[in-house]
Amino acid sequence: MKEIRDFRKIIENHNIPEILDREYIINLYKESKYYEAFAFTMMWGKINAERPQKGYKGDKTRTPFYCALNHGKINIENALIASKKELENSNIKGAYQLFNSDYKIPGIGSSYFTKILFFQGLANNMEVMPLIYDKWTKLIHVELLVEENEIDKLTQFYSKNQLSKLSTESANYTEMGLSIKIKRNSSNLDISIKDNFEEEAYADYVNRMNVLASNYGIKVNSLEEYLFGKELRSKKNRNKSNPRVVLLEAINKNLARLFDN
DNA sequence: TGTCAAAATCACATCTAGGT
DNA sequence: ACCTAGATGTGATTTTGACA
Repeated sequence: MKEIRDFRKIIENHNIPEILDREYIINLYKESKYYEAFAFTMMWGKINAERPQKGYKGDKTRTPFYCALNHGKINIENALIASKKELENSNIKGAYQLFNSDYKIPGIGSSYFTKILFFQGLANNMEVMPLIYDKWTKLIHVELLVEENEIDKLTQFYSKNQLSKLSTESANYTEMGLSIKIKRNSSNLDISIKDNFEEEAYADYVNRMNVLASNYGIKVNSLEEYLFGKELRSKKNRNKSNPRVVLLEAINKNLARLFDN
């Protein structure tokens, strides 16, 4: 209860801009307003504040955002301070690992806590820029590993079974004249927890993207933004100039070849 | 055929029960 | 022990369909 009041207080005290843009959030990190930075990062990422976890139908106190805020201001601040410290030592793996162990924030999985790392990287102009690691950027990682012929790493990080399904499963976009097929469920690319390769996979992705961007002489977040592409929700975005579509096509083709579908 | 409203579908991530 | 499918709510978009 007290924890939620802390959140209410910052909402009341902030002149929240109509559009919550990156600059606004980066400044919160620069000013070391960790709790505010966290809350606005989550809102920027459109964290679910309405939908309770499985088994808690109708209970709004079991939504990811509520669970996270309920963890308390101090704990959240400590988590962000700890991850910043790891990043300052260029320890991407360590920063990632924190949020899965000692500084776990309930309701906040890798898709969301990597958003924190991303902003911390931007705010402090880190040497190696951390990136957001979610469903789509994991697909970018998969494709990079395939293209760079790192098949051992690919199957070490990601489940072989799930990879093979990427080119065969359910929904397809044949109406675009494409043969893209991809499973709709977001769990399709959950990283194998076996042997704790999760943070290693993340560090590998971040590193590859940083190297790639540096080779092209562009900023890594620009590269990510480009590769991430436009959402596919809207039909008008489903065309061959959308990088997501290109990505899916490439993955389909490459994984079908690799796994003999 | 055009219009508008109603109904259906989809995108998203986290967590956990249950299967192998 | 490892892995996977499914539940869960909302708002945006798309499809359906009623009617002139």
